[in-house]
Amino acid sequence: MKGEGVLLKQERQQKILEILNGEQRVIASDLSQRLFVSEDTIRRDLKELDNKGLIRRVHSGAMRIGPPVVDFSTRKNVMNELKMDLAKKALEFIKEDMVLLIDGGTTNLHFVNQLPLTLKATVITNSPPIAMALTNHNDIEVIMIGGTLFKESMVNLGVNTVEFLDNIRADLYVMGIHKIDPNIGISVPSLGEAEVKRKMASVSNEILAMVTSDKLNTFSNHIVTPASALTYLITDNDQSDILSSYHSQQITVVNE
Amino acid sequence: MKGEGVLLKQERQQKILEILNGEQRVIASDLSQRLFVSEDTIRRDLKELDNKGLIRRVHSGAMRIGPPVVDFSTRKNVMNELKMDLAKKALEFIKEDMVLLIDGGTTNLHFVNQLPLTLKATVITNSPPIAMALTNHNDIEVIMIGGTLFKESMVNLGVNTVEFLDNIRADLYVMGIHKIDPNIGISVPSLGEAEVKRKMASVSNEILAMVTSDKLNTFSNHIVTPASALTYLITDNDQSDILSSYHSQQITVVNE
DNA sequence: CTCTTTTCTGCATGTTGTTGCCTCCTTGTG
DNA sequence: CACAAGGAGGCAACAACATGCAGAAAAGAG
Repeated sequence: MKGEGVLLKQERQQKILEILNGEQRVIASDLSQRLFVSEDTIRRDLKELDNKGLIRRVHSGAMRIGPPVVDFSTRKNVMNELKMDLAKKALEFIKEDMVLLIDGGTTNLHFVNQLPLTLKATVITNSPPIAMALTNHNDIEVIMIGGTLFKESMVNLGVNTVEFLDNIRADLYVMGIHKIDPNIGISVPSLGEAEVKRKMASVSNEILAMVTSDKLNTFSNHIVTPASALTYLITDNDQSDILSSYHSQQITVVNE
Repeated sequence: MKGEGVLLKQERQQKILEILNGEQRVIASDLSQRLFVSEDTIRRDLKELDNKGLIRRVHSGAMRIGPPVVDFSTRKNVMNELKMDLAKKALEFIKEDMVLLIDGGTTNLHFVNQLPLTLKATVITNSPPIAMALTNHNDIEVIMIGGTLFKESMVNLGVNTVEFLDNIRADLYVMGIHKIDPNIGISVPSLGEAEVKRKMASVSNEILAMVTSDKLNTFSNHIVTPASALTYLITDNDQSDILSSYHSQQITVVNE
């Protein structure tokens, strides 16, 4: 067990990015206290992150570059804590040297933030925020799939994206879920997303999805796959009647 | 240490712009009270914003200019201010409906932040931060080029990146410069970056580079192109002997 | 595991940026 | 024209910053 409160440089910078993702601006002296290092060190961190283009340095602190990736305005604490928990549970299915395919979504972002900094793996993603969140994971090779940026979900879509996937084979696809219903299947509100997700599903050995209970048994316009395509379903829902309808489709259901 | 309710300078100026968007006209003494700083500071803020052309200074306050625009503006250390100035000068070469190819680098990031929110254009980039920075530009279509993420510079590189460029034709390549020398050419510290930049140069009609004077007449290990490949060179350097060596290569040099 | 090499951190130094106050100048208004 | 209000510039105090250095910690080699 490591010392309490002491963070490695990578961890610290990761933490700064996470904080900035939620807080719009940070103040150096503030971070110094929260992360238990001197202001000099914080300044050095901020400088590095600025050089990489991950944050924008300003006098006395730093500001976020774009809009928040996660909608923190309304359901900040409740939902985020929940998603964090789901992400933690998903970790048990991640093994060394895996090739992970990860698409967009706030839950997935929480997930990559939970990945150990020492994990050795390959991550393939079409989501810029996901890629940027992995900058400090030195042993994770990040491969970005290009395409037309769909700003609403911050993922790359289109023919180029699908074509690229033709030459890919992944061990595990960590799928972001908008809506899911045991009978209707997994669905999304846009056609482009559906196409890419379907393709991603087809090039992966296993599929994992983290789903908060408000998304269980809901559906949208464009069907991606039947629910049975999933290998693992991580959720906080505990109503056995709902869960059994997934479990009966050979999906490994994990809840609390 | 900064207190809780205290606003950073950037935030304060941002706030002024917001207020001005809603109110058409502001009074300095009024802002002083609302933002909890002295009138002198407000006057300095208004002066800065006026210099940037974001507001119009009038006696006892300021007025709004044109349509409401939110600005990501930052005034910080010398370098940032410099890069911002370069970016502004580069704007004159950007025209409606252009297809822009933009790679990584802090200066380029400043550049895209300066682009008007109303600009209609296509931006093709291999840099996740650049893509993220354009989220609010509703009339800019962003196309991301995939590849292996080179975390040091936050750009996608590799065979996939180069291959993608085979099918692209851009009006203007906004090239991030590490080092440039009139005789040796444009150079970068890594092979992968050199390959991609070279390819980008070859698929673009014109090439624009913003270069702070500390990078002029320096070189690194991997040559991208001769300096003469540039169409426009924007710099803050004003030594005519240095600039003439670029100018004599048919490069349009912009300084001042 | 131990030893070496490299990276990281905090402190001390000097530099720059920011703000409020002050004085003197400018401008608008009656 | 006179006069009050606003503004420019200088100054001082303080906060934030950059840099070099030595000790500490992490990573790598054997």
